[in-house]
Amino acid sequence: MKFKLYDSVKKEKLDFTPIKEGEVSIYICGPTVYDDAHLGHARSALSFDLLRRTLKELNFKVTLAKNFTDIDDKIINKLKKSNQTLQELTEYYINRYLCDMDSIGVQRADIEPKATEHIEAMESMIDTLLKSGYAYKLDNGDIYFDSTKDSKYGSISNMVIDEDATQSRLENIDGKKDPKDFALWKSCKGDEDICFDGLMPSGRPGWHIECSAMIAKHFNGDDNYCIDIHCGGADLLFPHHENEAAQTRCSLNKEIAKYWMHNGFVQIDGEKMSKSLGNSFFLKDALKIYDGELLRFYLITIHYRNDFNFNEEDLHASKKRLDKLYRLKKRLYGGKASKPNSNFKNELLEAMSDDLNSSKAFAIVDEMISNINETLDKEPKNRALKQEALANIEFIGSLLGVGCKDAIEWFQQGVSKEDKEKIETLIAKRDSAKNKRDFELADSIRDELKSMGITIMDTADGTKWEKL
RNA sequence: GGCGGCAUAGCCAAGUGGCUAAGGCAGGAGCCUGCAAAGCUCUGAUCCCCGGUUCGAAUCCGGGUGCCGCCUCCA
Repeated sequence: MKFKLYDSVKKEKLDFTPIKEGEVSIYICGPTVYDDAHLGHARSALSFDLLRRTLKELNFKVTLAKNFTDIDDKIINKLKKSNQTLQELTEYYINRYLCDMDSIGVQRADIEPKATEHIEAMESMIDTLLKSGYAYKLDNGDIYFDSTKDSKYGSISNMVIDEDATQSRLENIDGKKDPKDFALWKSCKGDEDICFDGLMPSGRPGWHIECSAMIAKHFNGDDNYCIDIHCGGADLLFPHHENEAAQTRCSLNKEIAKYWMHNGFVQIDGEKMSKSLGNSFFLKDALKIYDGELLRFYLITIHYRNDFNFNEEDLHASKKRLDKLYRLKKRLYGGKASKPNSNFKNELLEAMSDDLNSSKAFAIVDEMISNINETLDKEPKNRALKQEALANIEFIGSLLGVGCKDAIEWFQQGVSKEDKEKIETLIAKRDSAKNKRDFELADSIRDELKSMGITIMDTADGTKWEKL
């Protein structure tokens, strides 16, 4: 099966051909760790988690790196307001990030490089650029990349910047030769700055150079490319990825990545997520209210390239949709999985192999659920089908990362042990009333349960309950 | 000012030239049930507007309108 992806630089869907047969190298631009992860981080992580899972299912040997930017202006600003060291602060947020991503089923990266651990690699890259004339030093010691020396500058974002640039908001610092030029190295600006001493004058790296240097250090690629796929949020295309590509091209004489993938943005109730608007939604806050797997499901039911409008109403619709998968799983409770239906498996994998068409994949899942339920209504004892259905659900779990939890517990989340006992007692009471055909009492007990947020269902295996 | 994206039923959302325009939520009808719930069945749109290309377009091209993003740190 061919994997197809939409290359956001070439702007077309392409057949994926890896640099090395059967292997894939992926680099994702990870977070700057100065605060907790928000829903946008979640969406980006989930998009490329699906990429990784799909490629693995297609039998590629996947090596995935996701960096942490642990030195930057925002971190330094935050540090000034706290009494933590740089390492304490960034390690705290790195752990928070990893925990939050664990909660939504994002598999850990194979390599998690930190900027501060790659200062030498960055310095050596900058040194190469300086020596070959692609970079220059300002009077204050800052080192800038000379974008005019790179004839391919602009080829990634297709961004042509007017020489006049009257409307451009590119920062124009005295001494910069061209508005497009960007900082490779920032010289030490005083006691409150965080500085590194090495090959370069005391100072710290610019943002863009870290990705180029970390990719160069961890991946070999071939003569033309460093890695197969470079991923990140849509906002990174320019200037971040343009600049990364330029640095790599000019220092290593090859392109940084063969393919580029960018995920769409998350909005909340139709508005851009931002702290100034007061609607910034941290993943940790969402996790206090909603189950992590539900958030995952909700965030991946829409194609990764589209913008995503996060809102409670759609989230509840998603909950009901995911419930259907768990109801089937509950119906199959206690059975053993055999092998997934090969048609189902192929269709699902094919959908995901088509530029991660998760919307289509879930439509296939829904149809599978309906089909199994329909057959099971007619043939409740079809054991082979039940075992196959369980295997289907396991496959969904490994490819899409949902439906992995215990089906009984799924519907009883947030119910305390005492309440569970109380519910069981009430159900027993109702059963005996029902047996005596005292439906008035039975119904009043059902109402009582409903007021506790519990719904019940009479089945062939007795009365079952769920939290509403 | 420059670059780019999007517009499909009440809502969410696939579809990128051709069988009856996927799927979900909500709604309606039915089967099942003591009644419910769950499950199942049936039920809805000609695809923002105008023009063009084509035997044939939601899908391609041109022109509108509207929304959004990037060009400053940003997933």
